[in-house]
Amino acid sequence: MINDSAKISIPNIDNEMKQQLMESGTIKNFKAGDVILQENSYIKTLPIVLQGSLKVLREEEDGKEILLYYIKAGETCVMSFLGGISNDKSKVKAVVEEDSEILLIPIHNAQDWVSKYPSWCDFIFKLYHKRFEELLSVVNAMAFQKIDQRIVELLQKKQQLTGSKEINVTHQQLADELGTAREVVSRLLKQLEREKKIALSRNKITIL
Amino acid sequence: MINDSAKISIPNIDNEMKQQLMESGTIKNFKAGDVILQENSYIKTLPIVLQGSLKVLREEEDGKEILLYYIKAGETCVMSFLGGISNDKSKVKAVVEEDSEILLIPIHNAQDWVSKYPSWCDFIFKLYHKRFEELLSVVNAMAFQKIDQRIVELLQKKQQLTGSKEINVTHQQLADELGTAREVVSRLLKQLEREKKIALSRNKITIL
DNA sequence: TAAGCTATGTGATATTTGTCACTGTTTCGT
DNA sequence: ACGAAACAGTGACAAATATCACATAGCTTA
Repeated sequence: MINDSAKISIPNIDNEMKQQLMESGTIKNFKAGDVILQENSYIKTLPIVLQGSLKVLREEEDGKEILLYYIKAGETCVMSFLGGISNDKSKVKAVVEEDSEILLIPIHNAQDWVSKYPSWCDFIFKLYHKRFEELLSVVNAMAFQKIDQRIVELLQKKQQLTGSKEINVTHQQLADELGTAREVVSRLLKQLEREKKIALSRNKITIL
Repeated sequence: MINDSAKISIPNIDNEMKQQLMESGTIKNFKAGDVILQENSYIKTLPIVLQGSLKVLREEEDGKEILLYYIKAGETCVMSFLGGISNDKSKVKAVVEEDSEILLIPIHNAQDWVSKYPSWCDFIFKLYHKRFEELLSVVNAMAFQKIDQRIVELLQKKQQLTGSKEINVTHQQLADELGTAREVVSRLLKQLEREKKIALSRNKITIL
């Protein structure tokens, strides 16, 4: 049991809290592409990423989507938390970005712990701050940047997330995350290739 | 002093907390148009709106802006709170939307109270949720809606905020809040007038 | 009262992004 | 091995929004 709780590399979470997490939660493995939270579904668990990453998106009825932020190891989905405490359906969709190991905490536990464990409360608060700033960045990019800048920044974000200059992604996936058309992405990537900023191959983009 | 704390119509804030607010804070009156928080300035106080309203915007170096959300009576600016606890400069600008009476709380008090007063912690948390959802709405509108829909929704928001069908606003102000061009707003409003959805006069829009 | 400033409306054009249609290549499944 | 599906690239065109220039009307100030 001690071995297991060592898996939890969350800053500022004390051992007692980690114990609680392990005892209350269930560890599950997911593959890239798995949808672990569907929009408009009720939230039963709070996912804490042990390894890997998730992406959180907003989608419209007609299928259009927009990326909000990524969830890395040591983080959770505050939108799930939000949905849980207001007993509402999820307003976002969470998709596994890289193969992941996730600890699923029953949502009522996550809520109860806020008043019971200061380190948990602090953890949730800090994640709220982080996500809030990330949403501000999304608003900023959409309001003030052209689509070509947004593509470049999205590639940089993916590079940071995986730590690799080789990004496994399709043009369609990038288009989905940016809320634009696949052809727009293909054209802009081709231009970036001409400018020797990236190298393209099928299902893969290499940042130079 | 008891008369004063009665001014604070914040749900779920107990009397002891209200007492603290009144003792620690300073009440000030502001006029519509006053800027009470400039982007890139350090945050010293947390503004709680007693009467009136504020609008919070993001601005770009070249002067372009975008409206994030309104702050009504009984609410505060979580971005100020965020900036205060991370000892950072403000990432937003706050402008008085309607003549307002505001209670200014020293930021260090606001921070200390989170662990000291459960009702304050709850208040801040709930406002975070609210703002988070509002930012999601902004992202949604920008990603999935055309500018004409966004103008209509902005007018509806202003109507809700003031409780009046007569909205005192210029085309330029709407353009600033939406991050678009003044001519675009004038044209769309003119069309809405032709469709008998609004009535236009200088500095005023009446929703029919 | 008149000049100056602000707000609004309009025409024309430019830019950016989106859509449609299609082709070619690569990968996957039977 | 072959056909289907997915992915990528490209041309042409459409739609939405932005920009520029300018005129007119309303309001403020001297």
